[in-house]
Amino acid sequence: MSEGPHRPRRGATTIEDVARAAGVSRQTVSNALNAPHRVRPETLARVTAAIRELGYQPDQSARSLRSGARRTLGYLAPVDDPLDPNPLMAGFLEALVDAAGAEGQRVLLFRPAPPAGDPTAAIDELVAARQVDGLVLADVLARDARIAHVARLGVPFVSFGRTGPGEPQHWVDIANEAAMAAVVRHLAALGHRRVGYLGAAEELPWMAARRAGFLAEAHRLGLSAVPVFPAAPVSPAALPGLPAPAAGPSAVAAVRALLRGPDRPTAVAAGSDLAALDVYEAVRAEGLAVGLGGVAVTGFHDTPLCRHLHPALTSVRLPLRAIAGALVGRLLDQVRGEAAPVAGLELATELVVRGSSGGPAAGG
Amino acid sequence: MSEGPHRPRRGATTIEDVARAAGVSRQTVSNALNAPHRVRPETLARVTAAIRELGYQPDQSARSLRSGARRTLGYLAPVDDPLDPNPLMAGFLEALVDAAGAEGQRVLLFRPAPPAGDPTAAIDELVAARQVDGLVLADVLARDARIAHVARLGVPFVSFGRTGPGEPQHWVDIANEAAMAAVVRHLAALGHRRVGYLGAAEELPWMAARRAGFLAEAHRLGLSAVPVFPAAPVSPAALPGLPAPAAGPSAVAAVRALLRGPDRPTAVAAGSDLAALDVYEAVRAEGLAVGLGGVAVTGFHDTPLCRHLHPALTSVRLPLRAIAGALVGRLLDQVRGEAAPVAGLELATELVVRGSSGGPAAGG
DNA sequence: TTGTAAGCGTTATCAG
DNA sequence: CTGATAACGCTTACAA
Repeated sequence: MSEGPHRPRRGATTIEDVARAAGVSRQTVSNALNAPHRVRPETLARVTAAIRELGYQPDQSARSLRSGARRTLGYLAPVDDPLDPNPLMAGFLEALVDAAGAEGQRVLLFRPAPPAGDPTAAIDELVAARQVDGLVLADVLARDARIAHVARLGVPFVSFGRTGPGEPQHWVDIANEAAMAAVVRHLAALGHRRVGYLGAAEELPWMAARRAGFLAEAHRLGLSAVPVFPAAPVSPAALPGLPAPAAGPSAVAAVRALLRGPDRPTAVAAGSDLAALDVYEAVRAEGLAVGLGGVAVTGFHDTPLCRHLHPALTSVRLPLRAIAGALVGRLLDQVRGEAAPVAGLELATELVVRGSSGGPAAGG
Repeated sequence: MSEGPHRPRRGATTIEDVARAAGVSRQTVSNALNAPHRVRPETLARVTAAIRELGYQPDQSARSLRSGARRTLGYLAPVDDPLDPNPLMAGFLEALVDAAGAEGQRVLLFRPAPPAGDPTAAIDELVAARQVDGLVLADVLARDARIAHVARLGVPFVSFGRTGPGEPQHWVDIANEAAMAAVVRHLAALGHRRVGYLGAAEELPWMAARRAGFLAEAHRLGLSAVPVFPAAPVSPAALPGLPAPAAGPSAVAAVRALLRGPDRPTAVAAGSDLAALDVYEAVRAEGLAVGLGGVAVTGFHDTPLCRHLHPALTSVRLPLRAIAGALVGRLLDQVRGEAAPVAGLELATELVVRGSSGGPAAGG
């Protein structure tokens, strides 16, 4: 049984085998694969048959070495944050792999070597070893060190999350302000005139944008809006990498105070689904109800959690497949030598109305 | 600006450049990298300096082509299930990438091509293209088609989740029964004599194991135990790929009925953190409180959600880093030609006690 | 210990 | 449209 080190498919079918089986040269097989139009139809058919027959698939290493194309995109996984876990990582990654796969690309996951890993070092390694054609970055901050680094390296890249004005605009992002504005309009349409907002980790650009969008739209509609920031502000120095702690028990206290105040809001929007949990608790602790006849509550991200709350939580759904598709498309444009994106792309979100804001009380 | 297709680092520094810079042959550079002990110390130092100086890193494609080792492990992402999202995917993946990285391996993510993708086809593609040295499978079911397939292919593999008795035992798993037994003992130690259990997707092996572990330990301790299965049983035919729907509104109804019954349990364990949410709701709907002085509740997985509940949810924490480490270790053993694992490995979980079961009521 | 030669499987170039 | 030849960058033999 012991057959020595299990070298990957040593002796697997090669292009030569196919050529022999089809009675052509290996070059013709290569052409059949990479430039079918250059091969006579009947020859092509014969080669294709042989390929299927033998289950042949080109060795990606050989192909990469020769052509230079790795057919692989690197995804730099965001740093852990136990307190405010990236709720989109799972769903986003799946969408990214699918979008890449549709373009014949694979996704290579990588992260800084722990502990206290330096993302730029991890990027350097991957690029120097020529393992990927381009990079996908996520959770991009303002003046993000990773962006500066990959831009200087000249590697094709895109980011999920916008970059600053002076930086390359290779980003795709959701319209955070517009999303929260839609939430406010939804609440206003239900008759709410006094609305509260529970933020979380306000230092993160997307969280700041949500708060701003909320306040702006509330102001525009003439609503009375009160934002609440329970988390102690974090110094910018602490930013690189680690997002700040999100809401928690103190968030509940803050919302409770808000609900006891003189202008008790009849609706509270939260910057994330987890933060909405704190709103639920605060509302109940004050002897009020969430939803119809009580305080309306909304979240952000439309995580699976929303359906399991009672009442189910109204939330903002991210167009993950569209985001992933746009990222991959823009990245491959660069890989193929077309011009780098000159402007970022902002995608619309979708408001999913459920019982917590007066929608149907019972979930599907 | 237009410099043609951005071929990955074409013209990057090669082993030849290093050799020239260090005044040795390229073979010596290769030795310095792959077998340092075969190079004279002073030569080694000179080569190492040149390597650092030039930022040289071997081209992974060339290396793979020549040596056969891809230095890459494939991770087959579990299929989506919006109703019961795999709550460990994010944290597990991070641990897996770290564990692989510690062994000099990268992780390539792949999934069946949508729609209705066939996992075995996806595996075939990856293996035929020789892109990975081995495979990591997750969410393994009994008599899983993927296991049979990779076993027949002869590709090194491991699975997170145990395989059936007749199958290769290349698995690492958590001790689900023992975990739930620990939960029961915890509840018993707090004085609970009547305990309930809310399951979810009982057709999944790990869910079935949790239920069994709960019932067995309750019986052993002489407790009165009542399991509740709100979800309609799903026919085995529906299994391949898609797990069954988890709890939901009907779960709440079921638990409420349990709490209204003649032998009202004073504690309810849930098979997942999301299911525990339904228990919270049921307890409150019955006018009872969760935690001290009310009904004790526990979850499973220790997702970030636990800390955001009020009271915080007691839950079972998975040793994700140990799992990932064991998986990578066993996989690489096979890749290196050592014997395939002859028995699965069961890892212990950790019970994290919080307010929902009488622990400290306030979170950190 | 170091240098030389060969070849991994593929694609690009250039003759037929 | 097809077939021979070279080269991608590296590592494994073998010779010096």
